[in-house]
Amino acid sequence: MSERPLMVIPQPTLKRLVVYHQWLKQLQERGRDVVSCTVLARDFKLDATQIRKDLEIAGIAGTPRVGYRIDAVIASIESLLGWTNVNDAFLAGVGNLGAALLGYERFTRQGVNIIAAFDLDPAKIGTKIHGKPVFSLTKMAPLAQRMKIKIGILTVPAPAAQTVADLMIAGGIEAIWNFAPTALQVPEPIVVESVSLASSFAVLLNQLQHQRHKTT
Amino acid sequence: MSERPLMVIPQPTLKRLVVYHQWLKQLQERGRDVVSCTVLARDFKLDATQIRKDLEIAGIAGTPRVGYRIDAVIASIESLLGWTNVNDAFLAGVGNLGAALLGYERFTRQGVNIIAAFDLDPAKIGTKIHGKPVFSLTKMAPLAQRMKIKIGILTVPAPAAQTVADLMIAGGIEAIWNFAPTALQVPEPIVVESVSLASSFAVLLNQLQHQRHKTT
DNA sequence: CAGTGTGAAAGGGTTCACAGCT
DNA sequence: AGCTGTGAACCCTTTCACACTG
Repeated sequence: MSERPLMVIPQPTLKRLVVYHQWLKQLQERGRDVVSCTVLARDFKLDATQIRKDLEIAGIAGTPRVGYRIDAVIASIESLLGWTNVNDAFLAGVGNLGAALLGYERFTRQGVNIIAAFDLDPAKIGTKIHGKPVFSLTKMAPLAQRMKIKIGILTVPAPAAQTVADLMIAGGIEAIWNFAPTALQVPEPIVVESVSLASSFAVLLNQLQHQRHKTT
Repeated sequence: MSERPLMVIPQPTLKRLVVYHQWLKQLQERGRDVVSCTVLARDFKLDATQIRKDLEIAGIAGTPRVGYRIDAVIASIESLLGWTNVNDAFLAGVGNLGAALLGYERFTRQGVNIIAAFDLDPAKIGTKIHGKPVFSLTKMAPLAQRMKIKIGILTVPAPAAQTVADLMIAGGIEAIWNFAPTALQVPEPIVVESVSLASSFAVLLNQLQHQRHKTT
């Protein structure tokens, strides 16, 4: 089952679909059940055509003069993104950010289920954080192997990141969600997606500077 | 002073420059003082020419056969991004993520200085988290105005995001770094940069699925 | 009309090819 | 050789233009 053509979804489209999804959920809670691209375009400050093409790529059809059925769009996006079946994950590095991610309930509705966390700090090992058990990092690889965990979330300090990534790979993990501000060297089939908060902030600063020069 | 031409930097380039910066810092600590694009290209799995063009945009020149001086590149990137003069910011929403950001020391070296945090929870108001004082949300707008704070970090739950964003704008804040999974409606000159963890994770999942189909 | 649907044009970013330097 | 520098080609994404539909 679930035999999608697995066509390549452009990354920008993929990211926007997630954002549409969040917003449509909210509109739905407010009792709406259809939207038009025109409205979405205003909300997101995007081009209406772009949204139409995004939805088209997701295999969603609308009806002219009316718009798109919100529940249908939500369902399509969820199935496209694979949120219908949840993926178990391990998290390494229970610092500020790691702990925050452990407590982020919303993830479960977005395809991630963090099963356990790992750290070196003896004060943390054996405790539970936001209901998730914390084990010693030395146990991560064997446990990942035994439990067939394929996704690792890396929230350790930069200097430790490569070492811990190697541990993950040794444990059979295939995809690493990397929050450490460093470049990871990983072998061929391993997938790495890095989140760079600093990059995002740099964009903000840059836009602010431009805005100021514009109005000066 | 600091009279840059303020040429438009492509956003992808901007983001990559931040990532180069992090990595070059690490190389520097390991005692290296030059790099070539060829090496960086391998580390980041990017095209060498792309890195050369990025550095060119940042106004950095290298020497043939040798490469680029790491300290010069770091300095150029920092000045380009405006990390030389630190920007004060307010943070609203001291939940898991908000608290984590308050404790992220590295920010100070990347142009952000979170001065204070704001929340509604009486248990948090009046305390300090990672050395940063937490005040009542009601005090945010007047304080922002008085202290001429221009950057707001929004880490409140989605349903509260619009209201708190409006408060920020009322307080004279010009740029909002938004971590809430929602679309913000803001008036013209206000800059919003949203971080969507869910989007990032969706990209990871998608790549993982492709990788699996490839090797099957 | 107020929306969807879609082919074609435009725009931007990435990659290629090759010249130049040491 | 091994690197930088750069114009041109390429490709992907966004935007435009317009036909279509209830």
